[in-house]
Amino acid sequence: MSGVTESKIGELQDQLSAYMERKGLRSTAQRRVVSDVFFRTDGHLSIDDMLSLVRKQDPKVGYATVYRTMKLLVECGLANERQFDDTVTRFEIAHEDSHHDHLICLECKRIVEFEDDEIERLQEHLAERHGFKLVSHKHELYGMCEDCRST
Amino acid sequence: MSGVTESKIGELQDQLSAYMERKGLRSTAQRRVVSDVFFRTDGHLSIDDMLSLVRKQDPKVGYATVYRTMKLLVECGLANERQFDDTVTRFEIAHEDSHHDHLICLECKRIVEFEDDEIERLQEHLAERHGFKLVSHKHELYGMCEDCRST
DNA sequence: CTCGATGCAAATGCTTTGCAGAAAA
DNA sequence: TTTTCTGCAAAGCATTTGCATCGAG
Repeated sequence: MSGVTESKIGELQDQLSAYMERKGLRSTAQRRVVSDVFFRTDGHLSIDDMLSLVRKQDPKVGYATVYRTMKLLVECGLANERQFDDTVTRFEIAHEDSHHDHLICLECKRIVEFEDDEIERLQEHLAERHGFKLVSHKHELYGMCEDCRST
Repeated sequence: MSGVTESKIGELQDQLSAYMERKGLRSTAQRRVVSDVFFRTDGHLSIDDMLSLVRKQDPKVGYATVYRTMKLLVECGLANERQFDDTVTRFEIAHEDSHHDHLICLECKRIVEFEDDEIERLQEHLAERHGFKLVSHKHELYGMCEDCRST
């Protein structure tokens, strides 16, 4: 369910607590469930994905709370918001160190993360050549994965 | 207003006519205005941008018609739909030959188009290495342009 | 005359917000 | 007790759709 270790989860929860304390925000049962589900689940979750996982632990949690909690996680830098070709926003754990891009199967919607230093270097140069100071980027490759092509 | 020559516009209009004929679609005043405005205007237009330009020529044209006509232009391959970081969909003329990506200034929203064969080649390899057959991609660089940094 | 196209308004889908009651601090 | 949170339902937005009417062929 998660490629994140137990100690990494503790670390993320500590970062969140520290942020909430700094901002005078309260620790509630709902925020604990939402952030726990998010930290423990791999992949690129939509609000609906999150909500159904959260409701397994507490069936009364509402949409708005999930939206508000995810927004909080984005603000404190623990989650990244992504818009792929569909209409919904998806969230992934933010890895402070290395950033990655995505390879998406148009058929089965599988998402593979990648990182390519050479491409990063080239886009940095390219921006520079146009007089831009690069702040961020979005690089998404859409195609058909092996499994989907062979069936 | 446009970097597209008069003969190029004629060519685009012919392609559209051919497509409509093939599909048994009708040539209407509204479709002529919308496509004409689109072909003659450079840049990355939202539906609202289009609508206000179109209404200068015919004030009674409705939102839905612009949406429907732009959808038609996308279907026949003459327009490309783009989602940058804002909430609205933008359209640009599709250049059948070479495809390009975008460099966007976060401050002034200026959009510069670029093309980089080396990056294209690398992403092709990358997809292959993951067992994907590449269909399309999206590559957007966000930063600060020269003018915005110097003021 | 016949369908496809239009314009309006209503419907949609995702996301945000206002508010009264619930629960942290 | 005070102030923030929650859940609900309502509001917002961009986009799509249903439908009566219009107009191209």
